[in-house]
Amino acid sequence: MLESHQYLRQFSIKPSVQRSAVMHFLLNNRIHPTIDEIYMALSPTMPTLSKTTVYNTLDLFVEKGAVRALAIDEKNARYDVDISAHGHFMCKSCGKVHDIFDLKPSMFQIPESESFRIDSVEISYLGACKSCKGN
Amino acid sequence: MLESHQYLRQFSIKPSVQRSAVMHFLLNNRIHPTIDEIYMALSPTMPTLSKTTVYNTLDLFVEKGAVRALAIDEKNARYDVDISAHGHFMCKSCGKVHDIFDLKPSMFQIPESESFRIDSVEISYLGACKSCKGN
DNA sequence: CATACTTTTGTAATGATTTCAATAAACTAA
DNA sequence: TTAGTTTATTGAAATCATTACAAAAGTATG
Repeated sequence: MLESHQYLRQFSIKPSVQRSAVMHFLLNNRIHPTIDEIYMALSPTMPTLSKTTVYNTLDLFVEKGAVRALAIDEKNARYDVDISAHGHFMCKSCGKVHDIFDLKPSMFQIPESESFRIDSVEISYLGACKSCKGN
Repeated sequence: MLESHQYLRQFSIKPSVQRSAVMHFLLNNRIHPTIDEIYMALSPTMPTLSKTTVYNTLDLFVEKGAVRALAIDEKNARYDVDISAHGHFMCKSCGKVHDIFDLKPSMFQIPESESFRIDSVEISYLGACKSCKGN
């Protein structure tokens, strides 16, 4: 919890109780959680926590660059505290999202374009994970 | 319209009036439209068309491999008739989605993985387009 | 302490997508 | 062609993630 506090400051985010709790969860659960998963995980120990706060908090984290929002899952937004260059895999069967780290750094280069100013890249893979392959 | 008819058959999709109309729109409007854009474009000339049919139709097209569903836009699903290997750019300001064709073919290779069976890749870029750069 | 400012909360609204049952259309076999 | 069967379309209602908003609580400042 202390670390989350410090961590937030690095991104010039004022560390409220709620924000620290959310960041603590993100740092210790690298599962690319949805808003609902974060809310469900925290609400038992923070009964007054509002889901709107979780939305606000994640929006702020993304705005400040502390967290990356992933579009890989069309159903829900997912969030990743790991802001280093890496890809993601989502199992179409169970919906779990995993990191794909062994990609060439060149894949994350921003292509030259006269038509666009490109700010970020997202590399996503879809398929079936080990436990769902049978399906 | 005739071509759409033929085109659907190539993917073993029975070409109903509605399906041909949707495919015709997709083939002639390479704008990665949302369900609503497709519905709005067709309903003037097909007043009885139901939005549910547009949903059903696109689901079928995707299932049969005639069309690709894009996750780049968190707000709405978007559809692309071009199933060749290419990336996409979305302007965060106006929301328009554009093709990015000049990417190395190697970027679309499926990475080796013992943990997953990877079926598809999606490469997405976010930023601002020419007309929105000012913002 | 008093005031201003920021954050959190809960409720209500929005909007995309899904569900589902009824209708219509297409297909099959006699 | 017709009756029976399957498939596709339709529209209304339900679901569910996200957003809007205003009130309440908390924090900082003088």
